[in-house]
Amino acid sequence: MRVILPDSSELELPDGASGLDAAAAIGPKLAREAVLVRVNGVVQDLRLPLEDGEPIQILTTRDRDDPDALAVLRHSTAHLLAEAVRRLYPGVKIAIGPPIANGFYYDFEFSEPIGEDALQRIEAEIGRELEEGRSWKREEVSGEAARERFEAEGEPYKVELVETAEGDISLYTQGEFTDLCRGPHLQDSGPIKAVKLTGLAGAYWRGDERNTQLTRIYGTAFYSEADLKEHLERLDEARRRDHRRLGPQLDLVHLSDHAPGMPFWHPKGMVIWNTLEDLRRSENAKRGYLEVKTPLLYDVQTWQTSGHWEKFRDDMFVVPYGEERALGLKPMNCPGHMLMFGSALRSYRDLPLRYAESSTLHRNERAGTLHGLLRVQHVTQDDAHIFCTREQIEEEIFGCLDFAKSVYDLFEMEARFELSTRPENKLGTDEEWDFTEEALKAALERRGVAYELNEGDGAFYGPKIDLHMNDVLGRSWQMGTIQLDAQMPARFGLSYMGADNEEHTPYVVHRALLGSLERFIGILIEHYACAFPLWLAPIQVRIVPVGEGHRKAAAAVAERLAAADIRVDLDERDETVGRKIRDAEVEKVPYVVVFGDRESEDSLSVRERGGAQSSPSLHEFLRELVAKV
RNA sequence: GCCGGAGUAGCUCAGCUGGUAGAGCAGCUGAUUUGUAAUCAGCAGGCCGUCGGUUCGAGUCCGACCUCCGGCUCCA
Repeated sequence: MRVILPDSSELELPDGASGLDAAAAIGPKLAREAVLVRVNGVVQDLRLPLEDGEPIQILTTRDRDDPDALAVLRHSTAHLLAEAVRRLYPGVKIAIGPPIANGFYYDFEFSEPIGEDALQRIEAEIGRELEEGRSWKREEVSGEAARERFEAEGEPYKVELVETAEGDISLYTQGEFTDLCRGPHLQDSGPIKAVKLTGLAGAYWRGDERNTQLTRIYGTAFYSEADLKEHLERLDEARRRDHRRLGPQLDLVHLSDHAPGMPFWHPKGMVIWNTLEDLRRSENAKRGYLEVKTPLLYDVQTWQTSGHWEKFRDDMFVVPYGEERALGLKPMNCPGHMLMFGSALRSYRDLPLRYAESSTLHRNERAGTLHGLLRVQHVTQDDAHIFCTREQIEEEIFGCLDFAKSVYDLFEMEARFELSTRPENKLGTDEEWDFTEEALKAALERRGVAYELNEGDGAFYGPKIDLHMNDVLGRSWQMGTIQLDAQMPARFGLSYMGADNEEHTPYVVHRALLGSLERFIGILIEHYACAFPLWLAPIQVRIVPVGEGHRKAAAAVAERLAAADIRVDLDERDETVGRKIRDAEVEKVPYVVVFGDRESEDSLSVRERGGAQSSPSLHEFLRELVAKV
């Protein structure tokens, strides 16, 4: 048989030859370094047979950045971890242990809880295994045989996995440890050069909090010590960009026990906040949104009408009101907007009607879920609700997508779009969902945005498009959302008079593009590592007088810039120029103007963030600034 | 809510087996009048997260709670 190599040449092999045979046929060195073979894009064990005519690629220890090569290394290391834990903790029950981004984990049920100091012991045990050396052997057995085997071993989780699997089952054995596993795996532990256990966490069996909570051990592995070191350094670097560190450091914002999950915005943070608000307001106006303001507190009955009370009552802040009543602090704006729409007779001529509001929402989040600015209890959304007819849906969704795209482009941000379709416990008919899902899809395709499909993840009232971004440590957060709702208007008894002289229930598009302003600024801080573009920078220009005698002239320059709406400040401290420059760099001020004997309005000394220097006249500098803002 | 960790000066951290709380930076004062990433000296700064317990004695040991960190779950 023949296989096709990456350079398109063909390799003649005996029938039934494996990836390892192919590697050996090419060269002994390749065979020694091989870890995996990719057949027609799918990776498999080196010792499994190849098929005639397939394109193959041998992955080696030198493919240290290849996602598949790393995944197999880590997956095999996860099995070593399980073996080590079983040796150290007899009676432990094992669950699952897959590779993940940047590492792997394995879930266990320990009879006694373990603490973080256990990680060192386990890591040492893995080290011993690596010294002894391990090789993996794959076998295929029937489901029944696998079940009996794991029952005999007292592994209820494995038994459960076997029971829900279909067809034959593959097992991998290394040392004294056999695991149910799809593979692929390394041939032996030789390529595993660096292992580090990175954390301990509780995790529910099958991700369901009604199930037993298992103990998850996280780790990572690399093909070299140097790669591990580089990985740890990258993590350090990422931590330095963390908005929770940079926000307070640059005096933008802080959080405090006095108001958990409710940020204190400092003057410099407010500059960014207000700049975003200005952007929101002007862009909304351009696109036909009407700004409104609705109450913060509503009678609990309102939340019962909207349906939130039933589902989210524990997550709402509620205050008593008189003897009998209670008011719920709004966790979202929609009921307010529904009530506003319903406060008058509406005609189809009024539609689409786009209400925009950015007011404070409060959500009483479960303990343990708060996270810097990315998960807060005081939430401000750039919210809007669009009331429209069935025919207008696609156009309105398109408008939202286009709007979102243009905003994220402005920040040089790439958001991932996800389309979530009908869930199991949906309201409305299948025909209805066919129509609305198609409308969203059509809008996505027309706007030309790539999107992932999230089947069954829609809201109970309609499909939605979510925008996601990652934080500096790679965690994914939902930013904007565009949701189609065919239920809430009916719950609030809303209607409009159609051209047919009949009453109709409007559709509503709920949409927030930045999402939560708090979260957006958190992501923004990390995105720019606080080196904001000029138009967002809290301080745009800092004037540094060289000596005492230059303060007056420097102040005059500052005044001229301020008069042109440039955010400028003057560093009058009794410090050296070098020190003031350094502080401005640390604060990420975009421009520093040093003013001393050598400068005049005809020739300033301008230093850009990073060090580039130039000597424009005040007039030229101002023109440049205004153009960039 | 759950699992594992942590809370010491404004910030970053040290403080061993229980015995009077420490550094650097920032701050303040003074000297210096500065030329593109840290001038020098002095001073001040603490309910050791909160509450309770053990002890002659608790930052240190134990318990509860609060907040934060890494995860799980949840996220209208």
